[in-house]
Amino acid sequence: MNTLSFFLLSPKLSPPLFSLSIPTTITNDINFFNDTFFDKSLFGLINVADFGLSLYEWLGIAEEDASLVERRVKHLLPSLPPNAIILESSGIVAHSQNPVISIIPTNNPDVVVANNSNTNNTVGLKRSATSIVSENVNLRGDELDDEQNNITIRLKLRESTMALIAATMNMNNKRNKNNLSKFTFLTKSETENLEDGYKWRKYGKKSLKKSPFQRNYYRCTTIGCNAKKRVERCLNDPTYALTTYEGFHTHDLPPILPPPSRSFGLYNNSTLSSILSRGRSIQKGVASNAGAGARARYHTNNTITSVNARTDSGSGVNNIGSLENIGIRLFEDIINLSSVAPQYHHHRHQPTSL
DNA sequence: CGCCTTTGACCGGCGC
DNA sequence: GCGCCGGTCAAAGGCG
Ligand SMILES: [Zn+2]
Repeated sequence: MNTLSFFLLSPKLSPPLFSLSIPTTITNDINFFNDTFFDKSLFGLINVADFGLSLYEWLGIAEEDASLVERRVKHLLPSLPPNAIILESSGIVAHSQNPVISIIPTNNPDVVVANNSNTNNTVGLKRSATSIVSENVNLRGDELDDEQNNITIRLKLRESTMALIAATMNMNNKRNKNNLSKFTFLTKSETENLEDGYKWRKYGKKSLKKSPFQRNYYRCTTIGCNAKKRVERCLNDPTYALTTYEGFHTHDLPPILPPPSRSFGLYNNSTLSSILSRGRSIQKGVASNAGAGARARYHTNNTITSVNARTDSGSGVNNIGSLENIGIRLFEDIINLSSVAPQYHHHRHQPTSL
């Protein structure tokens, strides 16, 4: 089977700790990305839907330069296919003042449409034909080309995309008896509690054969919710914690009280600029950083609508406060194998499969 | 009291 | 089939 290999690791850790082999075939069918897929993917697991980068950040351009993007890249697609997927990247934590960006793949593998639902501006982006996977997935630094204006924008690998696909893999894993999505985060943290916004009750603890550390089992406290997670120390480096999520929350994210006094948003300006500067260095293909939050909806008509996963619906409480820092950490340890230094290609250690 | 963790028992899948 | 291993149950206790 044709697969892509990714490694889960920290930039500080060599060799990689885990590998992910992702079948490319499962993503070739656009019908694969339906409601079930997105509901039962990573975004249904924890509140990471709105983590990550806006399209502008995603493109390596500061948000203030949005108009610049729209001026430069502006050929418009006349119509959308009936089954167009609207992949939404709301960027910074959902908040009304943030632009809502939709990436709208089409049946034409060379074309992606981006829509800002605030301004209702739509831009058509031509993508190089070297894309491997389906329309809303850019697995390895795809390029957006605008031939008319003779510019090329190189996209970084989006870790959230990998997470999405990895979760999908787990979803399709036969050993995953309940067809539940499963995904593991590797985070450097002293505490084993990954603040993911949900409330968990511990229901078990196990000593493991191959690890001196114990594995803790948690279940979501919301009644009727079958979401679970387990947490253990990383065998290779105990300063890392492995958090594996399984199942889907049947409810909204419980509000976190009290809301922090500072401004909303995943990144403040300084973090953002540091991220962006990191992003520039990444263009050499060394590593990638925080993933682009994304949410997609399967549409049956031609309308361009955005469905924001965590839109702030007026309450003002829908803030994930303490998650600010973690939002970055969640994905920073995931690195695309094909964009990493060559020595990783021939892994000297047989990586553990997830 | 309500809700949590603790902890040994239980149990099912899988490899030998 | 049997025993190991890991996931879950549930009784009991902790804590505010
Ligand atoms: Zn839940």
